[in-house]
Amino acid sequence: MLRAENLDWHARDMVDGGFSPDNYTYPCVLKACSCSDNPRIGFQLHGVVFKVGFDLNLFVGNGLIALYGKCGCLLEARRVLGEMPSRDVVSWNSMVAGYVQNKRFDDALQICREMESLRHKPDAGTMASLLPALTDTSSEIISYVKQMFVNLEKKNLVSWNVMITAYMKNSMPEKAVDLYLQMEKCEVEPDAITCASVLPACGDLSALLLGRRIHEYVERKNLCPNLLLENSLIDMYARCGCLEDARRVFDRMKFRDVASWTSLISAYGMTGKGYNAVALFTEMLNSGQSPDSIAFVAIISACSHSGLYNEGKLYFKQMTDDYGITPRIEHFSCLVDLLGRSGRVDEAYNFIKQMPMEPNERIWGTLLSSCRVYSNMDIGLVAADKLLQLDPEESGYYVLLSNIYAKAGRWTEVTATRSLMKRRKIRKRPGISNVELNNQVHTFLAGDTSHPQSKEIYEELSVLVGKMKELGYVPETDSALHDVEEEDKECHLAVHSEKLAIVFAILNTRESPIRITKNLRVCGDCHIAVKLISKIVQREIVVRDTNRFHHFKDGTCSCCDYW
DNA sequence: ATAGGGTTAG
Repeated sequence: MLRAENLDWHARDMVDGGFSPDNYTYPCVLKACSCSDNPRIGFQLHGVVFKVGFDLNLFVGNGLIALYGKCGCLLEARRVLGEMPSRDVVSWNSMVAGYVQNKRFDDALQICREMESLRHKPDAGTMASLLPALTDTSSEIISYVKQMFVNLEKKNLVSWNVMITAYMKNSMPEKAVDLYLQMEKCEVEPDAITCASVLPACGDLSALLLGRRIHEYVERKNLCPNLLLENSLIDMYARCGCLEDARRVFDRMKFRDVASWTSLISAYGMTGKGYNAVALFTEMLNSGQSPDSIAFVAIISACSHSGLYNEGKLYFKQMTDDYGITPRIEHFSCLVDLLGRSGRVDEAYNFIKQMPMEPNERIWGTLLSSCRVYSNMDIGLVAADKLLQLDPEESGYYVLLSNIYAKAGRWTEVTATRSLMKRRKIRKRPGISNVELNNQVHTFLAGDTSHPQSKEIYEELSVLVGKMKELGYVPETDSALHDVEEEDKECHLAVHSEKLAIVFAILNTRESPIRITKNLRVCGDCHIAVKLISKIVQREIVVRDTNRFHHFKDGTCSCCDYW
């Protein structure tokens, strides 16, 4: 490629050789300037092309817009766009890209609307330029981009990829997967970028079958070696609870980066294999790969999930002292979790008080759940108080608080919490569990009766509950919000979404393990119940909740009841 | 000819 540093050189060459730059040369040269860290030559070129009138050329003008956009001179870019005698879609896209690169997302969208009003149709390039503006954005903007996609005259690979990524960047993995399947139907051939974009969605949904199918496709099309794609594969397997598969991809990689290691470390961490995570972290250091801030989050949280108190604290110290990484709120959150989860609730609270930044919801939430586990009402009340201020709409905190009161036998306060919730019109967030069957993700809500097989599922569940009781199962009412009579409570617990999803899988599949993903943490009752179910039906059951994996087998769980 | 698409934590 032409480089700006060599421009003088090239220019002299051309003159000496009797060539003079024309409007085919300038776009290339402008591109070289905008990619270099010395765009001034580009600005000078603007003067040159202006003198000879080349600035009226479409391609030259487009080059100038991109150049000014990349340098943050948006007014100038805008001026060039406005003064061009004719514009094409690239002119508009370059302007959109300019605003996006400078984080002026509203202006970028404004340009899109403007081009549409002038009957210039957005294309895949417009969507691609917008993409960085689409991380955690509003549903209005997502539907705007979706409309753009739908209206495309010709959908090319890039447009599909961008739309999939846009869904992913807005926590809409179902939509991302949906679109991928549609893409297959339209016989558009996915490339490495498609796969790397949709695999995290498979991981999110525990859509292992689809993930595997994409992996096979990747092999068939020889899309690897490709670092980002392989990292996506590791992550997909890790989040589907398939450690061996994740490991296999990792082991076969030619080149690894910190993301490859981090994915695998957290995979071990989430399964409760803290010592493996520690060993892997050491191996990473020995291989010459330095950890980054995210890698430390992964290893400290791995320690926390396995109760490796000393190791976790050591990593926190190592991070700051040896690697000069300033701990972010995520690291503090991991450490609070490490302390609280291992029963050091006071230490966790003191640690929070010494934090250099304002503790957020996550921090107090972590503390509150450890208060519940270790029945620490004093600190629990402090945490709950903060949380009800920070997010009075989140039902989970009321439930935790109520549980803490209930454990202490403070029934008046239980009732008070319940009526506070009612007064504020806060409904419990429904638990949702996903299970994959025949390339389709089936979703169950707590108490769901909408599934076509619903009747069968409930019948089978009550048979199972009967067998569980023979094995000594007593529904643990502590896990439910105490707002119903004892008998009802048992009934409510029986229909937590994971139970429905598991029974559905028992009825419809034979192969182990059964894999479930849920949107909340597994409650104590379900944990006991699933252990028993795994014994009764002799099936391995893997449940991924918001925090970690539970591998149930023959009546026990991989977390050793530490969670 | 000019713009523009991907991975890692909690």
